[in-house]
Order: sequence, then structure tokens, then C-alpha cells
Amino acid sequence: MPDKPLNAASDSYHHGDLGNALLAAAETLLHSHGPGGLSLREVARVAGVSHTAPYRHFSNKSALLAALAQRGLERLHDAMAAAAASVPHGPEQQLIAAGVAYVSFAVSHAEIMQLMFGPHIGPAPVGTEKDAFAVLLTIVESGIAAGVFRARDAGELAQVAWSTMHGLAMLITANRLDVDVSDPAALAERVSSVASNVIYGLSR
Amino acid sequence: MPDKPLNAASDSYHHGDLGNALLAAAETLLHSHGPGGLSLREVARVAGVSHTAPYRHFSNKSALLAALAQRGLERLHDAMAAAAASVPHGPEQQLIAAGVAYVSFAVSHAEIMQLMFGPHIGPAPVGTEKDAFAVLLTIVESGIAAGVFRARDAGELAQVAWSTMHGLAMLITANRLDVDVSDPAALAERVSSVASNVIYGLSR
DNA sequence: ACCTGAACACCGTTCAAGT
DNA sequence: ACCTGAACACCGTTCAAGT
Repeated sequence: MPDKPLNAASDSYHHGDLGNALLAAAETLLHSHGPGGLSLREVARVAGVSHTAPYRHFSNKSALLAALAQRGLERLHDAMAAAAASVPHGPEQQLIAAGVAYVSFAVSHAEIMQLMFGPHIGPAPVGTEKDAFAVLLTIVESGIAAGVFRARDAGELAQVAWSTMHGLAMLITANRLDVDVSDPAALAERVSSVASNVIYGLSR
Repeated sequence: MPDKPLNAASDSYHHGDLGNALLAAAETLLHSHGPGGLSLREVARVAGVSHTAPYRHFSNKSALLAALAQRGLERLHDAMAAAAASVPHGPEQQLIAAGVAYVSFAVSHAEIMQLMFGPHIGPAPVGTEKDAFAVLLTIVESGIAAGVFRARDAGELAQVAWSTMHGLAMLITANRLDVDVSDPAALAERVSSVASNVIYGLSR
């Protein structure tokens, strides 16, 4: 009974979802080998196809890495948005929550962060790379409207917040700050401390 | 008259300074190819030696890259220290000057920054990777002593400053912020603005 | 349409051999 | 001591060929 399965692709010659299978394999290998150590041939091997099959789905290795980075940008945005939404206690707490989400994501996806913000790929497609920034911008805008943040250009304040969180995340994942990344509570404490200092300033 | 030249190595077989010649060649190639795109064989080619000669000076490719990163950390420290020393107008201005130096270095040495803070190499040898941080720490300490900065743990405030400057630098070199990197004045303006916001805070 | 195998021009690293 | 050439096990990418 040679029926065509609609939900499964057990046929195994065309397994139908090779694009996503390759991305999944690449993500696994990225975790163990790091970017640069990832080879397209090994990705194909893990996915169970010949080493030229990936070229049916991605025009080259860079395109695969770019797709991975794109995925990462979306997930980071979602994690930040969810964190901010879960805190109805005002802009300061939302900013801190979004920062904790940012750094937590960076710690558990260090290699993908390198792809997202490194030189491996060009700038992300317009309208998407702003998504993580957009979360911060929204929080800052609501904070200005509520009179909690200074009435400066919101974009400028959001840039300050982004820079600080990004730098903190990169220095922590690069092992430059003495933070135990395996302890989520300690990590959140560190991020909260830095975020609070940015909110209230260094002066006086 | 087969005298041995003491100052020059025009002999050309043993050219005496291959270690540094390799580092110089690697730095040039890094600028044009980016990290990852740099090949040890091409470095040797540029230096005019066989592709195995580098192994007399560096145990492997990672060791060459690590040496390059080490150099970069020292230069960054020197640039920051010089910038801070040239401004005797108090801790706030010194912090801003050091920040401008940090971001300027990052912009003109983007590839080496990736080596310095990326996953390509392990953490820098102890006592050296703290040098850039040490400049910030000194400024913060003097600011606390002068009553200009809050009397918190100086290390904590310096971490905030470092995170912000590092993040700003990385986002700018990754083309994530709309900054014209070819205009030094505009760059300094942007950095000053961010640094000032950190010093005085986002609140109120 | 989708996948494969052979082929090309590269890598990093090792090792016996040369001066 | 310092450097070389051949060799090995890999790469990314292309292309004619298979189903």
C-alpha cells in the first residue's frame, strides 16, 4: 500500500524537512565545536545526507550560519519580551528582567551569540535585527511616559541599556568577569546590580 | 669577508626575527580576511617561509592567534591609559576619554577585538587581561576618593563602565548601531553621550 | 525536484630529511 | 638550531550524473 504519508517522512530518501534537520544538526555541533569549528560536511553527516545535499537548501556555509543567527535573534527577542511581560512592576523592573533574559540567553547560547553579533555574517536583514532593541525601546518609552526615566531621546537611552547588557553578556561569556555562569541566581544578581547602576547612575 | 651581522638579518635563510614577522603578517591578513579566514599557510607565504616554518615559533595556529590577542590587550591598555592621562579634568572626563579610546581601538581593530574577547582562544593569562579593566578601576577609585562617584565597591562600578563601553564597541563594530565609524568626531560624540548617561544614570 | 560521487583547490599538522 | 617537502586527513564548492 504505497500511500504517501502526509505527517511523517519515513520514506528516508526525501525526508522532506532537510532544511530544518540541517539547522538542528548545525546547532548541536555549534554547541560542541564552536563557530569556525563547525563544518558543513559534518552537519550533513549528522543529518544523514551526502555532503553536497545542504547546497539544495542553503547557497553556502555562510547562509546556513546566517539562518542560525536569524533564529537566534528571534529567540532572544521572544525571551526578552516574555521576561518584560511577566513583570508588571514598572519600567525599572522590566528593564532589569529584560537584561537578565538577555544575559541568560547569551550564557546558554554563547556560540550562537557569536554568530549573531560576530563577523561571520553580514548585518541581519532590516526590520529583524532591531527586535531585541525594540523590547528595550518600548520599556524606555513607557518609562519616559510615566516620568520614571529622563525625557531624553528614548532611542538614546535604549542604546545605553542595550550596550550595557550586551557588554555584560559578552564579557561574562568570554570569562572576563568572575561570575559563576552555572548558578542562575548569582547571574541574575549580577545583572540586576549592573542594570540598577545604569538606571541610577554612577555619580554622587 | 663572512662576518656575522649583529643588527641585521639580511642573510635571508635564517632571518632571525621570524616570530615577529609572522605576527606582523598575521595582523595584516587578519585585517583583510577576518579571523577564521586567516590561514597559517598564507601567513607563512606572506612571511616568505615554508608552511611548516611557523611551527618553530608557535605550537599551532591557536597559539599564533593567542599571541596576537595578547598584543592587542596590551595596546588597548596603553591607548586607554594614555587617553586617561591626557585628561586631568577629573574622573568623569577621564572615564569618558578612556571610553572613547576603547571604542576607537575596537573600531580600527575589529578583527583583533574578536580574537581578544571571542571564543577563538582561551582566557588571557592572569595578570594581563585585567589591564584594560585596571585603567577603569583606577579612575573609578580616584572618583570615589574625590567624592564624585558613589562610595560603592569600586570594582562593581568599574564593571558597569567596562560592560557599557565593551557592549557599545561590539555593537558599533557589528554595525548594529547607526554610527558612521569613519568619522572620529561623530564616534567620540556617541561614546561621550553613552558614557555620560551611565555616569549620571537613566532615572528621573 | 532532490540527492549523489568524483574532482579541485585549499586547509592544519606531523615527520623524516636536509643545511 | 632552523627550515623544507612529502604525506595525511580533513575542508568548501562545483558539476555531471543518477532516481
